[in-house]
Amino acid sequence: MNIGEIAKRAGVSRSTVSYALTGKRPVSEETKRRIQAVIDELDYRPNAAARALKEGRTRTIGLVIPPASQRLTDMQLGFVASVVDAAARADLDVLLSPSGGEHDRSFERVITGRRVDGVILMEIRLEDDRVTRLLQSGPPFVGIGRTRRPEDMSWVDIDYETLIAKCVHHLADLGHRHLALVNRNAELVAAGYGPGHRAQAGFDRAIAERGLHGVRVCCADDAQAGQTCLRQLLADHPELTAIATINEAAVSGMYRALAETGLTVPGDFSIAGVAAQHWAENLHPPLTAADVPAGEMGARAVELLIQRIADPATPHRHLLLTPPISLRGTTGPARPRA
Amino acid sequence: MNIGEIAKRAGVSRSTVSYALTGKRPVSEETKRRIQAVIDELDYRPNAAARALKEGRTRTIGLVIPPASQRLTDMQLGFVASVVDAAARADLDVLLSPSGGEHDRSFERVITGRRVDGVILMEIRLEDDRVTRLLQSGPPFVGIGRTRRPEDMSWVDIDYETLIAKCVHHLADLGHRHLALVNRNAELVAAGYGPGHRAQAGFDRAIAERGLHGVRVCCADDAQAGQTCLRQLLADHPELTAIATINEAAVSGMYRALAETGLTVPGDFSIAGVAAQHWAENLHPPLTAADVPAGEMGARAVELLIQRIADPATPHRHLLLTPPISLRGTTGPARPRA
DNA sequence: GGACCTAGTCGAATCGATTCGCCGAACCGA
DNA sequence: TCGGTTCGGCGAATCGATTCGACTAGGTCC
Repeated sequence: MNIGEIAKRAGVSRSTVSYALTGKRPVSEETKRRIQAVIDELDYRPNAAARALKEGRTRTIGLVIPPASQRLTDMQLGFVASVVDAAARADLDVLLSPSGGEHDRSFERVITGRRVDGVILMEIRLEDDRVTRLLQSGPPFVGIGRTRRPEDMSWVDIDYETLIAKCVHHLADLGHRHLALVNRNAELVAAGYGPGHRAQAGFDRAIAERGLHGVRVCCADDAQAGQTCLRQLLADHPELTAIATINEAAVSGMYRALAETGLTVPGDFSIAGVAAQHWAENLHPPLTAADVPAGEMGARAVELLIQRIADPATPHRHLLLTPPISLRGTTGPARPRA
Repeated sequence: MNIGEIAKRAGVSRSTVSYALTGKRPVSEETKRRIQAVIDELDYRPNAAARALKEGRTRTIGLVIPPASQRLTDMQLGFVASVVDAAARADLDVLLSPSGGEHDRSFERVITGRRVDGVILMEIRLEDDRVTRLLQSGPPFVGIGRTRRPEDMSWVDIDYETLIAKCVHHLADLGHRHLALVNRNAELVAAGYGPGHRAQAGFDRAIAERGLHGVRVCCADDAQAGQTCLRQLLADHPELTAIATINEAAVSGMYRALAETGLTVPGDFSIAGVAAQHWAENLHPPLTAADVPAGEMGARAVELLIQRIADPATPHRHLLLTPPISLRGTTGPARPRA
């Protein structure tokens, strides 16, 4: 069922059918009705490939996610969901590509051969090959996260540095003097994962400003790891009374480690962090945290990308979010540990 | 940079370039080298739309997920991850489409206009419009889950009915006489969500076979809801000593409700269910459950789909999985409640 | 009444690949 | 030497849409 068939049955030319469908030139009401009738009868839909070929755009965006082998955090899942949602709202399709690991072919396929009009990149490193690749020859793109040289690209990001510093200040205000930062998994941080490094910087800065003592550790992104990690930490540093963290997936495990050590939250021990709102609220007790508005970020990323696609020459735009810290149930006045 | 440009610079015809690339006709080594040199220099990649138009296939599959507004369960996330992974391995791209709610346009766009070679459908209802739509006029598809009339389509599914029955038998063997089934959220079940209904059927059957007493409730898919739901259930039915469930997201909340009521698991109360292995293991205590092999299911679904695409006339294939129940920490001998 | 616009339509070119038919040269066996 | 193959390559048709130029009929303006 191609446009020619429709044209023949409606007794008009192919161009007239096209104009009737797109409205780019006037077509008489009578003709439109005849064409529409045939279309309805045959359940005709224009061929996407043919249209893409002629128009030079695909009405599709690529979403590059961390490798599928690695489980998505709740926050990342929030990004994906909101990107898909916002794209659907703008009548755009989303092509998913796991990148990293063995999936570079997939990434290459997606950004290559004009398969997509633009790309949204998640989990960006300070030095990121994919960004380099896209800048050098690729479709317009927007990052959720930014590299070390952030002027060269458009992005939406969370100000982890400031947020973690705020957490430290909040804990310091409550009298805590010995804090630990629980980061994401070591490989990620070692690979130059931006939030990991910026959180460290913010932690160090705030610790220094307030004259506190700080410890930094990495921890794999799951509850199990959170438990063993914090168990070790409590043993090694009996003076600790509070933790700042960006590792939402590990928090419930940390709760367990505290419970098994006989420490109550927030009575004996405080935790503050950065996490997806939904996640922070569903923990038990609910986590005092800067609520990452994952839903909004995905939507804004799509917005920026649509602008870039419409006019690639437009200057880059940056959105650095610093959501306020929601005080929930996990921070309280310091009480020295036995 | 189209194929004509390459041909000109290599001093050959466009068809020769094409044959050199695909190997569908012999091309001399010398010519191949010249062509490849030009391609490398210009970083040429064939235009996906043009190729799709001529070949009549897109090397892309559609993945229809539940609406983005609704959070994915860990199991669903496992399906998505493994489908994406398996597709990437087969050099297929994945087009994501949220369906249901207000996103029917997205679904329609994806299955229409030859945008994809095939579709994988998640979260299938007993009576499912999308299945009807695809059967009537749409690309080949495979379900993760099945409808009431499962012979008409290819699918991969979990045998919830048998598995929940097994859970009940296991609990009955331990001496439990009063059991509850905690189902997924009420809207989903009311809408005819297959696993929800089949779990009920299996529960009822096993309860009857063993002459037990059973209660069935629905519960929203999050920890918060699990907590309030079980709290209510314990109050209304003081005789209950065990639960069977397919609502993995609610389990951690159920633990909290039990703890606040002063019941220990598995000392005072037992829970058995069906859940993604990763999730069951990461709960605390780890859940005794039939481990849904989400990773395998996604991969098998892709396999089936690839076969269907290659030969749509091939008879439908069905994969009904009944993974064994892994005994972890949440079931023990019945002890009557005060 | 001629110049000029507008609505409505058609035909043909175009996007960038694949693929079919054909052709010349070389080679082989009888 | 002739018919038949194979190799290597070319040219043109094709996939299914969009879009530009051109044309007709009718209306407006001076």
